[in-house]
Amino acid sequence: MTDQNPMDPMNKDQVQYPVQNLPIPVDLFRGGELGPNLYHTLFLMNFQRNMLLANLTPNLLGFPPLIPGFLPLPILATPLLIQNPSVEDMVAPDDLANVVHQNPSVEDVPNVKQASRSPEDEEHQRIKKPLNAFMCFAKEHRPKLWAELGTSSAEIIKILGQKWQELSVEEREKYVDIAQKEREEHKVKYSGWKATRNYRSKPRKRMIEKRKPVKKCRARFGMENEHLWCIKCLQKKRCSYQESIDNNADDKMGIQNQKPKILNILIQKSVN
DNA sequence: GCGCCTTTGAAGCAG
DNA sequence: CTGCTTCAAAGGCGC
Repeated sequence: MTDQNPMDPMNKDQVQYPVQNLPIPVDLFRGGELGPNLYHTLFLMNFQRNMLLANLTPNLLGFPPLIPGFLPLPILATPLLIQNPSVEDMVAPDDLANVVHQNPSVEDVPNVKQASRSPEDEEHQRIKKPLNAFMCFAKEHRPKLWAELGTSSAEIIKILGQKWQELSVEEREKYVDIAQKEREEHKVKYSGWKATRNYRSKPRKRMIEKRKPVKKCRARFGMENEHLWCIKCLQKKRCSYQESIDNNADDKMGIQNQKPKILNILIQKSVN
């Protein structure tokens, strides 16, 4: 690299760009028209990419190119450069992230932990679920909380859960909108994809342990013991045993004493 | 290397 | 229709 290299971040003629305080050679802003933010963003993305590239292969960043025919990416990607960039012309980090998100490359498609997958399913199984509103909120606030508290992720998400509950409807709306947009884009982008494609073949042990006892007579007594079902279950409505358990949460009698009322059964049988 | 922790909400399946 | 389960995110921890 030479001292005249306009791509040299150590060049004196440069400005401090607000986004991540990246030093941008001021030469690159001269002589062009006022470009839209997108070009600016592309410029930044490519500049950052080239900076990374330079760490690996410094010669590639040289200008004029050391390899004949090679042009540094920022020149190719920014046909329009602004003359005097103002704060209004800058792209906020959030917008930058959005632009990256809108243009995912193959590398951006994440992998899903999956023990076995058939080749035909692979493409679908790599696609992750879109984030819900709370996850969008957590993603935005987690880094700050992490920096402040430095506690475990489980603790941080607990705090975020509390903060989420404290948010007003208006405050939540922002994240609900983001999540909805993501869901819609996801649907369009990956039509036919289902969240169940990412499910493990075997249920998790923790979930099995957490599973609540069966709540309906059909499951509790079986099809062959229909005479033991409560009237609500016979009518395919909400199980009355469970309703009484829910209504008497402190009742220590337990499920064993929640017997069906034979009268109800007789009434039901006579109706049928 | 994998599962768990911990939260909320969406999605999908079973009953 | 209701209830239940899984998984999105994060990173440390235990097995």
